[in-house]
Amino acid sequence: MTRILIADDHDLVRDTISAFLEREGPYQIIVAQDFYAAEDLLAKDGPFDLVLLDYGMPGMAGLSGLEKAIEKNHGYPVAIMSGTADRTVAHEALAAAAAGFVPKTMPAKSLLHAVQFMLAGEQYAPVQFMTQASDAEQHPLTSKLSEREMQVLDGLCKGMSNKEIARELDLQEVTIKLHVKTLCRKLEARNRTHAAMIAKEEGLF
Amino acid sequence: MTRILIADDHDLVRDTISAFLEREGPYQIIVAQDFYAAEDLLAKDGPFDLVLLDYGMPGMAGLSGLEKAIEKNHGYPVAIMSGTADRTVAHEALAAAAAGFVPKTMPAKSLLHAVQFMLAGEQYAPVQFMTQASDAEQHPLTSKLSEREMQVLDGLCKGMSNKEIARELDLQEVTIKLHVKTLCRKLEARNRTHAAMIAKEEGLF
DNA sequence: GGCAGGACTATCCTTTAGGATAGCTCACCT
DNA sequence: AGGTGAGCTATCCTAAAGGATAGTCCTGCC
Repeated sequence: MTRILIADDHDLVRDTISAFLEREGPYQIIVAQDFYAAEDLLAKDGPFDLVLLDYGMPGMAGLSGLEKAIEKNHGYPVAIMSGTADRTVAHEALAAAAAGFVPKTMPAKSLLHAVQFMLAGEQYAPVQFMTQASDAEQHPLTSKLSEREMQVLDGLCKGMSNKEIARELDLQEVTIKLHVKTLCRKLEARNRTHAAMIAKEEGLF
Repeated sequence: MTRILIADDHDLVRDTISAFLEREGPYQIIVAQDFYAAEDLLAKDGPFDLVLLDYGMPGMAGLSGLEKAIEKNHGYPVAIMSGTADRTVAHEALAAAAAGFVPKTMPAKSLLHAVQFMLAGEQYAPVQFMTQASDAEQHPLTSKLSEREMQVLDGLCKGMSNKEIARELDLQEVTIKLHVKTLCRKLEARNRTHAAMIAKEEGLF
């Protein structure tokens, strides 16, 4: 029978997922309460047809646990689960040859589909999560900056000089300098270029 | 029975895909040779359980055909196929509520999995295509820049001063200035900040 | 009214960026 | 050997950035 190893330190999550999968498919679910237990099981009973690893569990150490698990599962699919991790982690996991990235916010039915998909040897990623997430990440910075500062930051991102920005906003050049200084402080940037890059990375423009 | 509409102006592609899917699953495949024929079929025999639209076929007009098809299929899944389109198109298609994006370079077995996945109501995207593609898009710029220039550009993107970059690369500050100047010329940037932004937009770092 | 704070301006100064021009070395080519 | 070009350096100069300090105006708040 198809054997799936689920490793998660949250008892509730682990048990509900395993119960659901066992009910819905012809799967034998094996559980582990942390990464160390998962490692033991991989060595003793592996490889499994699919391994689901919680991203934040003890022993995972970021994605290094993923790589270890892939190796110990002899190339059979190993996927990452997470309730908190963001898009970046998901991308890194997939780049590190994870069989998939499964957010815990996903509906149970979709989880089942994802499992079936990964068992078929495909790489799974929740499209909505991967693309939509970029919108939500704007806020943390936007809220810290005044309207003027946003306008100046926009100028920086276009590569404009202080003088040009001043003309555009109908202000004096010195005022722009002041705003740039406060921007650098708020964004923890070392200069205008760095500030623009940070803004870009945060997806502000 | 599950009915799938495939619309593609390449006879060979259309026929091989439909033959393969008909053989592998309990699917009834209906074909159309362009978008207009697909529209007629949607109106006459729709909705279908799944619609596969070629991105470059006559009548598609980019992604506006996708939106029309989604509407005419009453919310049932509509996916985009393409042999040439890049990651950007894929993202836009998925954002426009496509059920999936299917590159024609995909193995037949994976196509089958994707079809099953989309029939289950999930949104499909080929992970490898979506992430790995970013490497290939570096070339247009990367090929224009020397190794040194790339190193300097990397420094710019970290917000470093010329002096700092010079120390890191064990060169003189003036040399960095020169590289920055040529970088600005090659990237058509107005200054270092602009150059860094362009590099970032092109996904170089 | 007085007071505090935010946004803008003014002045002064140092460092950095950016541009121009010239020379130097080394690999490569014919 | 000579020519060519890429990469690096040197010198000189102007513009821009960045930092500090102080002052003005306006607004909201006791």
